[in-house]
This record gives sequence, C-alpha cells and structure tokens, in this order.
Amino acid sequence: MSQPVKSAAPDTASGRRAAAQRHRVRRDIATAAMRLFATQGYEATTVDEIAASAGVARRTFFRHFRSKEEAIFPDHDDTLVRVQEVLDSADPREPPLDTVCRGITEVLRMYAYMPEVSVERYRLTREVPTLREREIASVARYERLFTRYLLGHFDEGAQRDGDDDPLLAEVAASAVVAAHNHVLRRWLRAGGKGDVEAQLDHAFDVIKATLGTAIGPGRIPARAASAPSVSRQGEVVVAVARTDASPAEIMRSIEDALRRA
Amino acid sequence: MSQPVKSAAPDTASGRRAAAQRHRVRRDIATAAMRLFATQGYEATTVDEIAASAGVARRTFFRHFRSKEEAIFPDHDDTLVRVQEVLDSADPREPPLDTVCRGITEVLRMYAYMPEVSVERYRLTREVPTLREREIASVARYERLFTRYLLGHFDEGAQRDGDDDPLLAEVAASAVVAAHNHVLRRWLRAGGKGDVEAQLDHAFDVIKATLGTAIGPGRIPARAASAPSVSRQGEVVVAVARTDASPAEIMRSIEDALRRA
DNA sequence: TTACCAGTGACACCCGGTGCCATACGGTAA
DNA sequence: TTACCGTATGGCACCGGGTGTCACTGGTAA
Repeated sequence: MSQPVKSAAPDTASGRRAAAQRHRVRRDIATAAMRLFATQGYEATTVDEIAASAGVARRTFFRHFRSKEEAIFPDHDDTLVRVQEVLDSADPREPPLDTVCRGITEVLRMYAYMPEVSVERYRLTREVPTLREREIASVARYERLFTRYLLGHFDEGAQRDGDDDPLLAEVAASAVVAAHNHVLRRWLRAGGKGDVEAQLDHAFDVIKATLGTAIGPGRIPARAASAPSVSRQGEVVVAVARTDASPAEIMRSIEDALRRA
Repeated sequence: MSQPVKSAAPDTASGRRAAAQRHRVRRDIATAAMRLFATQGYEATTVDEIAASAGVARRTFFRHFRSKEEAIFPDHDDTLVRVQEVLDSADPREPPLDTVCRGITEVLRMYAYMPEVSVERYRLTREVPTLREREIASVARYERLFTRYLLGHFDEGAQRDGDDDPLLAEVAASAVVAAHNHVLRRWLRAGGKGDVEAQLDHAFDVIKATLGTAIGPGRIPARAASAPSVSRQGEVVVAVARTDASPAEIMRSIEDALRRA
C-alpha cells in the first residue's frame, strides 16, 4: 500500500508470505533510516548509507520508498486509506462532523502508537524544512478527504440555497485538522506522555461548540439560516441571525432559548 | 527580500540602482520560467533551459531563486513580510480576527494582481504534485503567522482560565486561511474573473458568524464576558451572553444592537 | 588611477531519483 | 526432477536539481 504493488492481491499462501517478507524489509529500512536520521541528522544522511545500514542496495530502497522523505513518514499512505475507510463505512445517521472527527482520530492513533518514534520525528521535522513541508502536505491530504466528505453529506433534505456549503465544509474540515494538529503537537512537545486521545476529544468538544452555530450537531446548515438560530453552549447563550430577519422574530427566538436554558 | 540579500540596505544612489537591476533580472527569469512551464510543462523544463531563455547562467538562476519551484511562486516571501507588517502595524483596538482577515487579504491581492498568471499557475499546481505541496506549505506559513498573532492578542484583561486559547487561535487562523483558499480556488477555476476581494469579504462574514461564539467581535474571550455582547458582522448579527445574566438584560442589549444595525 | 565590491559566468561536485538489464530465489506445472 | 515463470533484488548508467568555489567584469568611492 505504498509503492509499485503491481500485483493487485495475490491471495495465495505464497503470495501472503511474499507480502510479509516485503513488509519486513520495508520496516527494516525505515528503522535503519530513523536511526541514522536521529544520530547524524536528516540531510547529513544519504540514501546510500541507509541502504547499506539496512543491508540492501540503494535501488532497493527506492523500490520501497518513493523518496528519502517517505522513509521517515512510512505510515501516512496506509493511514490515509484507513481514514477513507472510516468515512466510507460510517453510519449515515452519524453526524458528519463526528465521522470526520473519528477519521482524524485514526491519524492521531498512528502517532500515538509509537510515542518515542513520533517524538524523535517531531524533533527532526522542526529543524528540517523539507520534512516540515512534507508533513504539512500529508495533513493537507486528510483535510481534503474531510472537506469532500462533509460537502457530500450536507443536509440533503432541507431546501435552502447552499451557496456557502463548500466554504463551510472547508472551514469545518480545517477546524478538525487544526484541533488535531494542536493536540498532537502539544503532546509531542510534552514528550509523548499522557492520554492524547482524551485531549483530542476535549478539543473536539471545543470546536463543536465553536462551530455549533453554523454546523449543527446533525447535518450542516449552510448559513445562519434565514430563521435565527439560538443555541446554549456551556455557560453562554449565542444567538445568530441575519440582519434582514425581522427584529421581532429574532427577539422571540432568543427569548425562547433563554427560557429553555 | 528573497535570497542572500547580504547587504542590509545600501541606501545610496548606486545601491538603489543595483537593487533595481537585480529585481529586473529576477523578474525576467521568473517570466521566462513561467513561459516555459506553461508551454512545456513544469517537469519537462530544466533550469538550464530557463536560464538560457532568460539569457543568464544556470548559476545565476539559483542566485535569484532558492529552487526551481520558487521561480513559479516568486512573491510568497515578499507577501509574507507584508502580511507580518499588516499585523504589526494594526490598531490595537481593531478586533484581532479582523486584523488577520486583512492579513490574508494581502495574500489574495497578490494573486489578484496578475489574474492570467495566477490562473496558469493554478493549472500547473493542480497537475504537478511538487508544486501542490509547495503552495500548501506557503499557505501554512501565513497560517502560522496568524495563529501566533491571535494567541498574542487574546483578551489580556479578563481573568479567565485560557487553557483552550491556543486551540481557539489555531482554529480561527485555519478558518481564515480556509476561507481564503476556498475563495481563491473558486476564483481561479472561474478563470480569474470577478471581484475576488468582495467574495473574500463575504466569506469573512460567514466565518465570523460561525466563529462568533468563541471568538468574539473584539478581543477573543475564551468564554463570554459577564456583560452580554452584541455585534453586527456583515450580514449577520451575533449575540453572546452568559446564561446567568438576567434575561431582561440580554434582551435589552440585543434590542439596542438591532436598532443600531 | 587604485581599491573595492556586488553580480556574474563557468566549472566541478554531491546526491536524490529513474530506467534498464541481468540475476537469484521460490513456487508451480509437466 | 526439470523446465517455466513471476517477483524481489543488485548493479549500473544517467538525468537533473542544488552548492561551493574561483576568476572576471563593471561601476563606485577614495
């Protein structure tokens, strides 16, 4: 799930064993690369050295990794398809934003699976611009998935002009990703200690409260709909309405909400 | 403002002329590169060809551009410092989110300044992964600026536990950037026709309404202040109040705001 | 004139990445 | 067992982006 993978799925005994072998080599190369990067630095380590350290030929390295950079992020490709699977297999009744949150959680788990490696990699990405860009690009791929998913799961039923739907989908996706980034980086800076996933869940709560106005708990309504919306969020009550809505209508909505609160 | 720039600011007649000359060469190279990219494709064009086409040596190319990619995005570095200047020189009374919006508008203007070039570049970035990543990384640099700015301009006065401040800053910054990205891409897909800046302003209205809850119209309160706040933001009016404020007080504030709007 | 300096051209070099071919390993059919 | 075949590998040549270095040029200040 990362390189040529010419044969689609040779699901025979031999095929499986060959795949396992292949996977082992890939892992060996990745660990060798990581070790060298950690000790010598990223740029100071050549592909030849990595290959030699892993006991393979230089050419073989590039058969397992598209580039030197990929050797340090070996799991993004797999994770990307896993995330897509999460989205594809989601219960249609689940709020799309929740689905997306479960998706990004999959990414976080990838990091949390090997804390030490992730922390070391974080150290490298901070000082090597190339790696920084690479990671940013990787995360952008997840975001793209989410944007498309949200856009495809807007409130199909409601009859409203969804001119701003794509915008809201993009904003929501970027918010989820931003939450992930924030929690992840904080955790990495702390040395990979603590329950990241719980922290991420809290971040989800925060952004859901933040986006709650426009992107409801269920489907996603495009703009603050023509009808004013009022929501109680924690200690605050928030009212949003179009200025062209009748003031009386707005006041009534808010009064109702306050009464319920 | 992009490469070596060893001499800080030789503000003499000769120095200025030399700088102008330098800038002209840089521009010539960039246009030559753009022309070749557009006709032959990005990867099929070598740096040697660009240099030859611009009438300079290969080495000179790399004195003006750090990489082949930079030749296609010659303005990001300058724009980045302009954005920083916008943030630095902002009126302290301006809502930080507005300041950030003005910042990203600066980026949009860079694209809008030469619509044809931007459209052509967009075509290239869509089909060349390298350029895609490059552009994503560029935008991420702006986002980073915004996150830091917002974080530094939280409501200093209020005494509240701002545990989630960094998260909210990051989410807000990413929302602004997402709005920019969305508007820009739509405009580019439409061939660079129409008033982008107006479209961006509308997008700002939408996200301000969306984020209005947590990131207030003025400073960024983690939660709402004791006194209810009401603000008119573009097409929408947003009211925020603590649930423990008296309902009558809340209603009065909102009524006032609606009257003013 | 002389001394200086920034930009330039030319050359050599490193290294990431690719195409190509020969080979070795392993399973399968005869 | 033997012949066949697909796959992973090793080795090699090659391309092209990016860097270090040095010599040269033209314009400027002293």
